[in-house]
Amino acid sequence: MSEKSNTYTISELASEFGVTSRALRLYEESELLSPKREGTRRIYAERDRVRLRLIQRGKRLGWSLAEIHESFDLYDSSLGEEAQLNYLLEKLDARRRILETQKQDVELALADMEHIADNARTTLSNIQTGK
Amino acid sequence: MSEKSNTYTISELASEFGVTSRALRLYEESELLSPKREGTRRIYAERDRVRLRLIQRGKRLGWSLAEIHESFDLYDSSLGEEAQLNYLLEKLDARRRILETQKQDVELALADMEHIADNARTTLSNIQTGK
DNA sequence: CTTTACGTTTACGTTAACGTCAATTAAAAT
DNA sequence: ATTTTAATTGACGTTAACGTAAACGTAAAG
Repeated sequence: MSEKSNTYTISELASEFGVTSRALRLYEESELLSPKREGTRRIYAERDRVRLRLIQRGKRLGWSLAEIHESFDLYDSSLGEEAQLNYLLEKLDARRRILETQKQDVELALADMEHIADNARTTLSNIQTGK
Repeated sequence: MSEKSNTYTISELASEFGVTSRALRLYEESELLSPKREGTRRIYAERDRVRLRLIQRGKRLGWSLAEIHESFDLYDSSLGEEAQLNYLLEKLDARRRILETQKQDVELALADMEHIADNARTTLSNIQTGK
């Protein structure tokens, strides 16, 4: 059995992930994290670290905290009844389509950057050769 | 020579792109668009449509208007002196790295979605078969 | 000539995602 | 016992990206 019961204080987790404590409290208020309490102190576990990674990935993708929350709902969805499953599949497909678009957008942006860079490198090489 | 001198009013452009006039004025104030004026009225040209497409792509990538503005600077950068060119290449590479990360993030998110979907479809098929 | 339809500027309102105190409290170190 | 050190809960401030409404101009249509 895996028994990794590592715990973290708020400032430990904050500095590890390069965020502020304020942000972690906000994420908790937004129901993205749910640390245990030791008295009044927050105790974060591995689960919270995993979620925090996902939060940061979501942010890099431009998602709002609400959208990240929705994605957690997808992860957490209990595979229950048939209707629920079909609903889940619809939601997943909607996300997938958005991600596919975003993938194309990234490719296009990358192509643009590389095109401009090529251009610049050519000009640069001309300058240096002709000097 | 290509002589497409199509022009558009603010509401035409707004409805075509599914944004409000307010947004277009904000984009202008943010120096992302620069329509001509016919008296006091804004007259948008093809160039503005192209920019608007880029703005929307940038937004889908989660960029702020300021970041979109910076990307326009990259597009517009006049390939001048050697120092300028090297600076441009650095900027381009920085953007490229961010985009590569984002590309990976998209792939990871897609993989997650598909994993959950597979799971759901299997469960669903079991329910339907066992019924 | 006067509605009607669009457009303009000015300006205040709103939401999200934190930043930044301030006042407390509890545990740890001296 | 007292000083640090780390946390906690308010609560107000801030920036971005618009929304929304007010007050006004102008040109075409009836």
